Amino acid sequence: MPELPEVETTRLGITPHILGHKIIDVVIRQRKLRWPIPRGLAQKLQGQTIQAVERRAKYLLLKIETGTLILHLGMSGSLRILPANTPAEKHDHFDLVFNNGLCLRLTDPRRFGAVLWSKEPVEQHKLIQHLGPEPLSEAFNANDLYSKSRGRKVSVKQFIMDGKVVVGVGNIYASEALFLAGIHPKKAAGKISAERYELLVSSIKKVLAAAIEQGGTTLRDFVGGDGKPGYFAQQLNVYGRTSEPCSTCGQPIKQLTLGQRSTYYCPNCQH
DNA sequence: AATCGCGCCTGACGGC
DNA sequence: TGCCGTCAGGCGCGAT
Repeated sequence: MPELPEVETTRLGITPHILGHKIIDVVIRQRKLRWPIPRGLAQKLQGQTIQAVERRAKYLLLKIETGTLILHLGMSGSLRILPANTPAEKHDHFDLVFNNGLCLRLTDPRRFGAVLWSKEPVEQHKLIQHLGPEPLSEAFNANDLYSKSRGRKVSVKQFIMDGKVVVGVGNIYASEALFLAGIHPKKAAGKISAERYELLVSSIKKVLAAAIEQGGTTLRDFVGGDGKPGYFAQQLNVYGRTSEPCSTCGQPIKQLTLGQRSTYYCPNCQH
């Protein structure tokens, strides 16, 4: 499932092929994604040139003169660059066709993704405007996290997965970052010291940056057709490793559920 | 204001 | 082999 590192890697992969190029066709095969693809979108995009390819949280932002195309990959979405005439397969819902003979194609079996349009400055868009800081920016720091956590009774894992607190920390990397920081996922956010938040912030940054770096080397081929861009198998210490020995102490990794999400941790290393 | 839990959707997987 | 139930999961949203 695309977490922030996959989305960022996707951004880096598609940018050179679409930046500065003109959209000559828009193909919508399935409008029913998480929200319907808006009516009239094709006409808004037709003939426009991509001026920037940005990312906010897990939203990809394709900026053109008159507004911003917002893309989200949901659970199972992926974007590829293909020759413009590549036949569509099942789950290929949306194409942008460019004047360089290439096509940006959205594939999304579960359709939790989204294709939306923002006319106003995209920072003011409903889905964007209330988002917390980017995890890899300086705005995300221990002071900020600590002050936001005071009085909060939710588990620290749910807390760092809350997009108003910090964006882009998904289920996998939340478990991984807490493992690195030695913090038990169930511990109440409001009961964690400033010192430990210092460690947690650096762990989140470290885990995400490492995954993005690995993505850059693993996911090199965005052009071509060989199936989906295989999202990289990140080295994971705890996620999905129930009963396997902890890489630090050898104790079996445990699993629990927090906020309807499976959560993995080492009962010996995390408190 | 904070918290809880629903729902969207399909593929994979286990049991029979 | 085939059918069916269950689960995973991002994240906005409505209810409490």
